[in-house]
Amino acid sequence: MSDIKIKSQDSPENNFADDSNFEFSEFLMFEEWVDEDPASVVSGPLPNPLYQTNEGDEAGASSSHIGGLTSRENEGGRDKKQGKERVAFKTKSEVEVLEDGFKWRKYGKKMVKNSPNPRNYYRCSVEGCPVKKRVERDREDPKYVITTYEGVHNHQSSF
DNA sequence: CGGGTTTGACCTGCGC
DNA sequence: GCGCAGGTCAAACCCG
Repeated sequence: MSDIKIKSQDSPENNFADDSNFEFSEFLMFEEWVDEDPASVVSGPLPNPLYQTNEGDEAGASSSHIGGLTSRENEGGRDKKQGKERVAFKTKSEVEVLEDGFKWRKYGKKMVKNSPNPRNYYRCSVEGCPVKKRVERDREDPKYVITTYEGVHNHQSSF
């Protein structure tokens, strides 16, 4: 586990750790909606229609949770969904734990059937933070990590 | 000493 | 109703 602390890579993607306001343009962003009607999911010709590539206005709201640290706009304002927000990021990095300014505590690991790689479950160390993070490596590209954030931070970042 | 990580077991939901 | 997959918790261990 000590080999994943390689941050001195030549990859420019790792520079975001130094910048609290890193750009998402370096990564592929996916917004997942599970609250969608199951009928639409079945009618979807795609194998996994849950993942929809979208970088519209929602992207701005999502960034406030991860790197923005300023969640002035709570998702509760939207009558569409008041539960928890689920955002999936596909990042090209050798490191699983991305420094987004929050302290994460690993609370579980699970081996998924669809992937030979294990899935890690993280949770915000700050009390009162319902935010959960799910980190999984890409099945075909181990160089890619899929980080799924769930929930909104109730506090400011450690930075 | 404290916090965080690890691994296995247990629980829940969904599918068949 | 049972089985499978995913998700969560808890006790123990390790590191700082």
